[in-house]
Amino acid sequence: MGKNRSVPTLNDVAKAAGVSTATVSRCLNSPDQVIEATRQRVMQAVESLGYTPNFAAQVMAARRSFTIGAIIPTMDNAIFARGLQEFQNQLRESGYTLLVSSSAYDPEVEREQIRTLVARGADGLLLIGHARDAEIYEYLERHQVPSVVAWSYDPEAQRPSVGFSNADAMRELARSVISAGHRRIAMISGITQGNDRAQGRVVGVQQAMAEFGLEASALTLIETAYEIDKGAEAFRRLMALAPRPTVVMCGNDVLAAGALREARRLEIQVPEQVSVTGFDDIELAEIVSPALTTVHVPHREMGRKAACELTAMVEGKSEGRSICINIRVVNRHSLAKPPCQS
Amino acid sequence: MGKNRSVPTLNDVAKAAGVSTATVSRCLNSPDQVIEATRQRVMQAVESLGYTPNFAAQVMAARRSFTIGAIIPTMDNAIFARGLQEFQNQLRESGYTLLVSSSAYDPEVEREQIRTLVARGADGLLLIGHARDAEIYEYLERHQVPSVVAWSYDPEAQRPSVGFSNADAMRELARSVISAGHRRIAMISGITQGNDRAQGRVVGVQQAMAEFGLEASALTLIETAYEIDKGAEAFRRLMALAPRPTVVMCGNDVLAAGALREARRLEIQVPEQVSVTGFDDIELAEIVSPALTTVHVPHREMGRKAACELTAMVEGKSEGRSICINIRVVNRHSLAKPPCQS
DNA sequence: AATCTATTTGTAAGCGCTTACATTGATAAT
DNA sequence: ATTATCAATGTAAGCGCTTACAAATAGATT
Repeated sequence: MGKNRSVPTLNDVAKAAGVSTATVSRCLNSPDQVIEATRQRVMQAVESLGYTPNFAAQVMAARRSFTIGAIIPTMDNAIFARGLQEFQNQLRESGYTLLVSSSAYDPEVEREQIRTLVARGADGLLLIGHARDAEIYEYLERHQVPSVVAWSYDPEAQRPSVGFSNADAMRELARSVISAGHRRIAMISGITQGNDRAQGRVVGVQQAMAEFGLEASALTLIETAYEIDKGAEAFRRLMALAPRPTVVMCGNDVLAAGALREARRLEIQVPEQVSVTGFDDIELAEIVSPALTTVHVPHREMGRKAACELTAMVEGKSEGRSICINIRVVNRHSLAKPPCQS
Repeated sequence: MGKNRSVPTLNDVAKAAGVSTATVSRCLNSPDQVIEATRQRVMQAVESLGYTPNFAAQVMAARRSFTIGAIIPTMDNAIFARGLQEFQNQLRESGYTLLVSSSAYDPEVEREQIRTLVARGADGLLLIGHARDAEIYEYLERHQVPSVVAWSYDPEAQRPSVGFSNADAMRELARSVISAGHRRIAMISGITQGNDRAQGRVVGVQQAMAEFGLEASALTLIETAYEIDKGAEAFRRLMALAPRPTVVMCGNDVLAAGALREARRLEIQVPEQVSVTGFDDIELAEIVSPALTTVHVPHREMGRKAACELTAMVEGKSEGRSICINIRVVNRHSLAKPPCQS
């Protein structure tokens, strides 16, 4: 209760142990430089005072924080949550702490948070996707903060990235769709503005269509936020079209789940009357009915590899390589041949 | 490219603007204490040097960080993700930054992360649930870091909490279940060890049963981690029992989704042959079929209110009140009367 | 015994910022 | 004209730590 037993400092510990602050610091940071007896005395003092180092002071003096920052578009999507969890686990093993903040898909917010994290002494940063002002990268460079981009893969890009080509992945899925006989294709995409992953997925569909000699006009595209309700709404609009598309390819599983929910409400049979596909293969994909045909992305693996690469960069062991993650199409029940009278 | 244009400091700005560091600091932190002309000159310099204050130094000098920390059990659950997103939004409005870390339901990790966040200068902390060593609270007290507990409500507790009574909520749902005629009740609970929310939910079911004069033995209880697969597995075990329970109350929607998935696999009709209930009312609840009868928890509201309360405490405007959030049972289709030959 | 070397510890200079206090100059009150 | 008052700015003392360098001690080498 007494105000005098407030937060103890290095100095207090030093006094209590009868040594200099340097020795205490060494006990904590490089114990083998200190003789056993001294160390014990110091640790005692640390213990009995309940000392915890002041992080800000440490960062300032050592110019190193053992902290990695991550800025993700939203926490409210299992794919990031899952990958990040693994990212964090991996970091912990290497002695780093992860700090996460979410930008709510707003570039302005993201940029502010990047600054915050850097100012806070983050040794490295995990970013999602490449689309971002050059100015930000310059800022990172100036502050000498390494970064890796995840959930996206682009060997051409300046930054190292860990992920996969969204276009390639979606193209592969689109090929199955077209091979199954679909010709009137609709896509419910996420907002492509400032989101290279969403853009890539659209491009993938377009490429596959071109391969099969379909005209671009055969694709009906709706862009909407990655939310269940939005997916449902978009699906409703699509079903009001005449002629109806025979397949609705969704930008991710969440949108697809919304589509499926709406289909049930409208009493449209999936996949008998219309097929639906997703992307990501989150748990949801297996739970909805019919289970979604989708693209499986190994989010955890991605998180782990991103962590390895980033720590290597922070420790000067890597210049920053890009790593490509393998994805695969998962066939479940939401994709079938188009109805006969197509 | 030159190494000389490395990170600029307050001092550099001061020189460039021909003022003292104090004036620069004031321009940035309390601009109205500085005359217009000077301010412009300083801001110019800030701009052209691309200056960003060093956070660690700021924290250290000002002993204030405008940072709030949150430690959640896992990012991998929509209920926390959602509430936190709102928590963060609210904090932003008041000028605070949120730092999140997840403890993976491990008290040891949680405690370490609390220390990390405090050492990092967090002005306040958001914690989930009450169950936690007294030592941790002492630590927070000593460091004078206010905290609020969310996703739990206990007016008796020392700490202010923002949430609801898990026991009351589950009791209400259990009453509906029993009123519908169920007598052989099973529950798939989350791990109760060190988790007051999970404990409360079990207690709620037991209380309702007692109210209706049912013996404790009429309840079959399985504890398992909050994962879809675990829910499925538990459901399978329950269905292997003879006699089978007529209803499976799940500790949350995720477990319930797992149960439903397994029911489909086993070709057990829900709710005709067995009823299933959830808890939380995440989006999932509406998407699965049949849609879940569950308890609706306004996670966003909780996040928002927790943020308000916590910032008030940080700013010395509140001593820490507890706030009770209203929940309600949502009747959808997964709960019905037990089959006749019960 | 004198010198060298290696190990352990101490000394003290920052790290980049904030802020109490002192100073200055201008304006208002006498 | 003199003094009191106030706003704008400067001075400098830290905040709590790390670390280069210096000092002291103890063996090893000659």
